[in-house]
Amino acid sequence: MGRAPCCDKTKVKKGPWSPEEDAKLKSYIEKYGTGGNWIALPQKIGLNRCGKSCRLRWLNYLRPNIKHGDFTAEEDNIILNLYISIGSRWSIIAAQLPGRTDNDIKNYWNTRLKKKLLGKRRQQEDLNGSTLSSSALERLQLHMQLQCQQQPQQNPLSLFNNQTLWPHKLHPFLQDRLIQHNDFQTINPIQFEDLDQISSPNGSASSETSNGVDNNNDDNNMMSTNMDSNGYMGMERISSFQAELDQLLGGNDNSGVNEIEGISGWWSNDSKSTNWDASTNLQTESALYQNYAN
DNA sequence: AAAAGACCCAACCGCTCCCGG
DNA sequence: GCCGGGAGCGGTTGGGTCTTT
Repeated sequence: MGRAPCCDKTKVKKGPWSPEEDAKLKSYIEKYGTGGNWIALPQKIGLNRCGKSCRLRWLNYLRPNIKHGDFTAEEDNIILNLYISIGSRWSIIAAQLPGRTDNDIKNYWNTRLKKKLLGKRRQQEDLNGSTLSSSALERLQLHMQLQCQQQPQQNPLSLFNNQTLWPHKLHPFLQDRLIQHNDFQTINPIQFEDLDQISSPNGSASSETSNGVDNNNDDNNMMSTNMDSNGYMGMERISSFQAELDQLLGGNDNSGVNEIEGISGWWSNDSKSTNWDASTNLQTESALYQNYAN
């Protein structure tokens, strides 16, 4: 038994908004506000639209100070960093980009930014003759989705300061997520098997059985499968993953194809950024999570 | 010039969250 | 504490526009 719909879908108008409808909605909200009730709003104005549709139209198009048009390199940078940090939380990402809407950013990511990154990756693979099976970006996304599902309460800033745990450089959020997500092979062995091949071509690092199921699915999984006796977790894997991301984002090449300036800063080999608690590197993310937690 | 395919984006849908009664 | 309804969110879709053949 589903819940009652917010309006009678057969009686309200759907599809693109006319200039008249826009004008009605805009002038009413500018005069009286939304009144805290979008569902009742169309009736008050005399619009034959669903309240949700009115809300969307206002937020994504009619609201003042909405920015349309091309995204700047700085905006690309912010979107990318936040996407890698928190995944497809478009409303949170939008909150960091004044004038941009979540819908806008979502569309921009899906239609352009992702392709821009993946396209560059393909270009580099062609040049190198490399045949990596799937993009680090997509794997990273999957990884983050799984992470969020499994440990939604986890503080993403919890581990990145520990350089004993992380002798190599990697963005703290990635490291945090990787080390927490210790059973990633168990969850989706197919998705991650090529990662094994990068760091261990004969596949010996994996404890996977022939049917693709990892038997090391216990609380000590990280220790048993991904850490050696010194407590280091699959660093070959992580560093090759990092290298792949570096390459993807142009951090290690000088070919001039780095379309998005600055994005490689926090995972570059620049000695200036070795201290992960440096506020310069993490100010944005820290502020973000602070805001989000509030 | 026209057809086909690719791209883009506004809008919709269905779900969860949140809050008031 | 429970329930119902509105708000908000993210994924998806439909159709207009642009590009390629």
